[in-house]
Amino acid sequence: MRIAKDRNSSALVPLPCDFYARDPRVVSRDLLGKVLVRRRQRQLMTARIVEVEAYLGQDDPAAHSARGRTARNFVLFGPPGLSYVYFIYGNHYCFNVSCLPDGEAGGVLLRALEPISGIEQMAEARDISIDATAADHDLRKLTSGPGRLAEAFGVTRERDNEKDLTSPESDLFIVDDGFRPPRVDVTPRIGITKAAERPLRYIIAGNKFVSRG
DNA sequence: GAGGAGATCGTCT
DNA sequence: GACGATCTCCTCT
Repeated sequence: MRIAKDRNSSALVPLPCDFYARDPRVVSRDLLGKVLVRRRQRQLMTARIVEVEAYLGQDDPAAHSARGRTARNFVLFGPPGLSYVYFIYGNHYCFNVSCLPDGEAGGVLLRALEPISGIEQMAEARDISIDATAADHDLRKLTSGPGRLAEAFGVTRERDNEKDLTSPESDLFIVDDGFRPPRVDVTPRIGITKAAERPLRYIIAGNKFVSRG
């Protein structure tokens, strides 16, 4: 599959707060096919969301928010539509979006994206050599995995945690370009030990950019 | 292509 | 002090 042509994300209207103020499972499913946008100077990086995981809050043992609010996870308890970025395994950032109304914990982890534009900047950020004509096989290295996509988009806790993804002023947000996934698969989440059996991972069926399976 | 192990450090107990 | 919502490299098949 070739990279999708840039479907005129020119509207560049961030998804509204209401979109995120719902159950993370609903938000997860609806986020599939949406486009993550990073605006830096005049450069634009865009990529389609093809894999996410829902984390449900205090009823979900696998969620960071399971044991209550801490200095790290406070964003999950705040208003919807904020970015929650955390550092893991000593070398990776993971990028989440807070869900549910203010005061209720919940979030969605972005696990894989399909690059659309700004591919050279992503490759540079990932420190790998690649270009817009590269095969899918190579492009997967850019954004197929939570740590990879965070690095490709330059997402760090220092820069992006608690960022309002619903603001038109933001340099990081998510838009709807009209694409609708033909089919969505739901599977258990990856890389967790608690509540590992719950089907809370959502992927665009058949998409080559999902991180596994 | 699949599987295993090391790297590496913030967070929480 | 232990663990973790991961990635990459290396080895084996």
